[in-house]
Amino acid sequence: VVRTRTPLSRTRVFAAAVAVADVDGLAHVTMRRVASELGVEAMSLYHHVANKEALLDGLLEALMDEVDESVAAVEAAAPEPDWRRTLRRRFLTARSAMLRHPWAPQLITSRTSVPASVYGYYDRVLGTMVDGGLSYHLAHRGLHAFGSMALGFAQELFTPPTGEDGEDDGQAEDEMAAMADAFPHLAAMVASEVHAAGDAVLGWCDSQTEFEFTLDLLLDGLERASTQE
Amino acid sequence: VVRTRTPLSRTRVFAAAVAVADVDGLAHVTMRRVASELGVEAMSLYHHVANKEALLDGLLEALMDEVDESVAAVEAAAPEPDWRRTLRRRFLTARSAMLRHPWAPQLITSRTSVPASVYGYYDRVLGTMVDGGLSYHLAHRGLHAFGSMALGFAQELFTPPTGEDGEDDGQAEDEMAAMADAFPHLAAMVASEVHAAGDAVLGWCDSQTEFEFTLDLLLDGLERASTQE
DNA sequence: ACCTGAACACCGTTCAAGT
DNA sequence: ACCTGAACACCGTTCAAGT
Repeated sequence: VVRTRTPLSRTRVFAAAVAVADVDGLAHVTMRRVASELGVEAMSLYHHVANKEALLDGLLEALMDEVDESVAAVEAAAPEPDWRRTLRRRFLTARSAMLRHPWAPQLITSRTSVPASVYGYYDRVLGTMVDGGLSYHLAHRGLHAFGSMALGFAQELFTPPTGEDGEDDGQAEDEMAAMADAFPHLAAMVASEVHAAGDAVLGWCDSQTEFEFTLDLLLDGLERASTQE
Repeated sequence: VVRTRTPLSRTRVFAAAVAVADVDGLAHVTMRRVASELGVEAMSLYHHVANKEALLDGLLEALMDEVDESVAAVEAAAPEPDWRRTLRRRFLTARSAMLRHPWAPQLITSRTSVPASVYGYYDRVLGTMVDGGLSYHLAHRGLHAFGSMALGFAQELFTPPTGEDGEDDGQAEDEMAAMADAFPHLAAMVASEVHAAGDAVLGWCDSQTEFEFTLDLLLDGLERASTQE
């Protein structure tokens, strides 16, 4: 068997971690699994990362590198006229990177401390607001208000049933009826939204649209607060 | 040794899980640990919960019971005049329950599916908005916009250093200088906020105040969108 | 210097066996 | 019906040993 003799390195370790997370999810990112991906024993990793915490920090750092790169490319291509449009585009760019790595929100919210790259990102968000004329005080509140939206994801607590799993027997209707009983307002809302969407049952709840709506609510609110200061 | 002969039950299991989480954190909520808390072997739990997923669902359900109880008590005591004030008070009440259980955000965001109690809570939030005159469409957007704030927590991605760990030697200043170099806007913001707070170095960043600010931004934005419909 | 094998103290879970 | 002991296939991590 021809073994690649490329020596291990931090970058190779983190790249392997990203690959495992992309394919099998965050739960499968274990020392043993990442090592086996590199054709090596788990214990070898400890020569390059201190422990599993450090592995996850590196995973997040690799993700942030990707986000920063996307953002830099978009912002180099064309300027935006004001801080609101600049941030809006930046957050949506970050979002597109996050959507490529569905494990990202889970990873970020599970971390107790966060690598420097995340601080760097928020530092630049803050800089954009201050350069746009917001006071440090209001920009500080803006940072908190954006929260994870600055990185492109909302903390949705539940994903409403899409109805796209093809259970064709009576099961689905029974469930629906029980659901309508227990959660009358949610049921009425779904009915109303589906009707408005003109029988486009799929996609009655478009998370991209909802994300942008919430983001604009926050951006407009901050702008308003700033002119009232 | 006198052993309590109280038989195991789902409620006793979930109560034990809450106790372990409160004392030692979510990571210590394991089948073996919860069992030992009840003076029983891990395998006995499987007669009452299907698996660990079900244990965590029950843990969340116990939490939601507490939230619902707090909310019901507050709302029975005095009505609020409009949907905004009703939701504002409800979310802040939920927040006070969540603050008693610091593991709550972590648990909720880590769950892939969510027990019925959470749907029930959001159903009532939706009902309050619709009763207050919002369209289903706008109320739907409101649900998404609130996200975890409806349950009383924001998804903060990083907690700025509070400066309350008492390292008294040069270490702290060195770190501060390196920090100011790498994150100039954040450093300037902290300096500005600390100055404005009148040397009240602690508490320059009050998460309760920030939470309420963001919440009002969302409530006001929805109200505005509703009058423009 | 870098990698490894064996070991330790943990997990969740299954299964046959006890009462 | 309810609880258990032993076992299995996993974890992260340590440590002495290999090259």
